[in-house]
Amino acid sequence: MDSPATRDPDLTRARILDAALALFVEHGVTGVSLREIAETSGVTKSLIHHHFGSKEALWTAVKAHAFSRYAEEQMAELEARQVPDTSLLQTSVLRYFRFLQQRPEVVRLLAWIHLEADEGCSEMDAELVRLGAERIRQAQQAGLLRDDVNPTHVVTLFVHACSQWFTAKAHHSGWPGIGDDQAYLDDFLRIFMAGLAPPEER
Amino acid sequence: MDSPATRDPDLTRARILDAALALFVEHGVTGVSLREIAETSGVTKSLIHHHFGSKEALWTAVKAHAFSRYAEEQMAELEARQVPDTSLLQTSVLRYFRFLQQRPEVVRLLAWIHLEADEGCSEMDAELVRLGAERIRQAQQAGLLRDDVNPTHVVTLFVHACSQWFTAKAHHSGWPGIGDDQAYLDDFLRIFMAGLAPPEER
DNA sequence: CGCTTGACTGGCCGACCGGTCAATACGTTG
DNA sequence: CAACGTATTGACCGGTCGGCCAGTCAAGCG
Repeated sequence: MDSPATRDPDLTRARILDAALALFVEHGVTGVSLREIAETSGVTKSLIHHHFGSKEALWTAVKAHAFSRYAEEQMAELEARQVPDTSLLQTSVLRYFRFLQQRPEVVRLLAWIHLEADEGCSEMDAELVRLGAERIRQAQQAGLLRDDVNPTHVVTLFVHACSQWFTAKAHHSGWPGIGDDQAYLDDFLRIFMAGLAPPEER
Repeated sequence: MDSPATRDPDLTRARILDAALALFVEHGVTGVSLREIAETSGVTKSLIHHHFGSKEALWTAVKAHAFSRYAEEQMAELEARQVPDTSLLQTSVLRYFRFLQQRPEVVRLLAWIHLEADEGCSEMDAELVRLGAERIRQAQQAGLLRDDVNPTHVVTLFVHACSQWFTAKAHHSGWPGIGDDQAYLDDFLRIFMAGLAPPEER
């Protein structure tokens, strides 16, 4: 609301990015006008053009900014645990689920990006997926997980099961017999972990 | 392209609905103008207002129309098989996957609906989910599936795993090590079916 | 036939869109 | 202090938006 006492282009950029992220993620790029973003962030519409050039460029900047923060947090999460053990996968799923639970804007951002079919964004988390798949592969070689499935598909599946739960939450919350976040997570983990156990344990 | 020789309001409505579905699903409601829909369907913009009242009402009609067709096809699919057996779940997953594979507009329609958080739409497939969950429950009671998981969550999980694969396809097709539709489906089914097997078989 | 109903048209409206531009205010630097 | 670069402003542009309205036209019916 209150504008900064002195000129601060970095803060201005940040305020615009924050407001744009919130609005874009809520209503989609075409559903938001630069005037709304200007009003929300407390700056002039012209100033947005000055700092970002165009609406399209602003959207690109918003995606890059939010995605890089997302990638940083997830990368830190992955690198915190170096040695694969039996509980690593379960813990990773749990943490990713909790992460999405606390950051609904990330869930919606990803959903918009998917609908855009923005192929450039796939490069942004490719490294993340590569790292996750590598952990799965290590666990497979250690005999902790079945080795007849593609590690990348395992990562993909668990990302899908978590993100889609929150993306479609308003939709399937009315389904008969559906449980809350924790109950869904528990059932998913039961099925997922049992399905990934090595053959000799089945 | 060519307009009907005589006046045919039903055909006109259908042409508008078809064009609107294609455009809405591709660019989103706010990304499409009534003028584009009018031009694509070969009618006047005023005629759209005459038949549907407003852009919002047209979108509602498009959703209801497409969704009812989707529900019909899926309901027929479910009711075709009455007796639960060991291969029913696997077959259902496979057919649902193939269904989405051949109807990309359904995938995108669902994705838009999810982003809208239109809770009214959840009623449309609640019956579908209820029926699917009932089949799972029957299989559980017959000892064909583990019974310590919520049947509705099983349905939800397999719907998520299938639909999100196609929704995010453009995004994760660039991920290192990812396979094609069939390879992903195979791996998912391996994990899913093994994870749902009753305890004594593990 | 004349009359009613509703499908259908073209034109128009005010609001709003993204983008541009000249002018201004401020901070930094020489 | 003067000069310069840039953050910032508000007015303005052509174009498009969804919606509205008066009127035309075709079909059904007594």
